[in-house]
Amino acid sequence: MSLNNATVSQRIVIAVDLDYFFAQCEEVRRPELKDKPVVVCVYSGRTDTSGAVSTANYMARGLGVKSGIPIMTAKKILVKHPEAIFLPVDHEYYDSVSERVMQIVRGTSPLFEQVSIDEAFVDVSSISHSDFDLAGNIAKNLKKEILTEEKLTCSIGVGPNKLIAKMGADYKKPDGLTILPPEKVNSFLKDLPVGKLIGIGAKTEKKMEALGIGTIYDLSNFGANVLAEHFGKNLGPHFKRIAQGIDNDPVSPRPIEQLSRIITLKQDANSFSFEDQIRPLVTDLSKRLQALKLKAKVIGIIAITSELKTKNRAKTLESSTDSYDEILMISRTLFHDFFNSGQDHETNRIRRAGIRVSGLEKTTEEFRKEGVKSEQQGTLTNFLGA
DNA sequence: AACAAGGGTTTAG
DNA sequence: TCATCTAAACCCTTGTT
Repeated sequence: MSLNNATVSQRIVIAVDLDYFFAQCEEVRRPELKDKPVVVCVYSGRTDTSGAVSTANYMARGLGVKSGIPIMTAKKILVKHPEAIFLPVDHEYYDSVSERVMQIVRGTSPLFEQVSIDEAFVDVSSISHSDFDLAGNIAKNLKKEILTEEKLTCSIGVGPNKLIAKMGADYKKPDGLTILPPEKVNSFLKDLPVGKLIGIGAKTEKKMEALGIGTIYDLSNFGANVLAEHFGKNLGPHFKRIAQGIDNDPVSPRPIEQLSRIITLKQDANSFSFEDQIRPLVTDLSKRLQALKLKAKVIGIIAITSELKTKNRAKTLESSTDSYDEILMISRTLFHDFFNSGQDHETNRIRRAGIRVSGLEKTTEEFRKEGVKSEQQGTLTNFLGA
């Protein structure tokens, strides 16, 4: 057993973050794009320029084009750069590239967790013998392999946990490598603004500023109970821990918790007049559920109003489903109720509409056996209770 | 007190 | 002036056991 060891083995995690992923994928298949601003866009289809920027390459970023801004704004910024390239997102292509890259990353060690299409963690404690120099070499080799196999650069952070590894990966990009052994963590964190911590965004940063918290060091010294008052009993203490560089979250794959699809409507609506537009979403969700061998216990709708406020309605089912017909029926009812439940009809026009399924349960053989067991138990309980 | 259900907010990429 | 899409984690309220 590891109890023989005098000291508990030092954990080492690497975070891999593919640089400006969608735009870099486009550069890979069209190398002539490399010396031009490249802007990958999600077109909503309302007008020929409506939509938002998904990702831009570093040349476009240098000129002020950031993720999330309206496409029209990006066009204005780049008006003096007629060589700039605007492309629609091509998810199928990025998925296929991502799949191959993730296969390479997984090759480092099976202690692997993919966080998104372009990010993953690997726990290299064992294969590096808890040696940060060795872990740094593993990271270098991984960067080299991703570059030679797929012509892609990435940024990597090496740290004692996922939080520090991720912050290391963010620290220098693109094509960065930041190694943060435990003895360097405090000086690395100390003077950074709290907003640099993973999980602290604009809103939280503002609230913290009002409390006199500016740097991560300020936060690490702040009273946990006061933080709990302002941010909640879990989140408050969590913020204090991450400010101290503490993160015990293991590198381990997460089960899928929810699936959703949302679209921008052709025009704003104040009644359920857009069933034609949501049917394809339901088709997609039911197919994905079936492909994943999952069924959903909860069906929900998402409505984003003309004022861009998000509204949700959901129904928990008696028994879980992956059926197109059932998901469509429930969605129809939820949308009808949404529009008919006495809102001030004028403010309740919606711009975007979507479907979400959650409460996902496996439908594999062994799980079905478990399910039957607990169902029988439930029946017995009901019988005894009655 | 513990838990489920439903809805909102924030974050991240 | 224009404002995408997907997913997770957490918060709060209400109602039940």
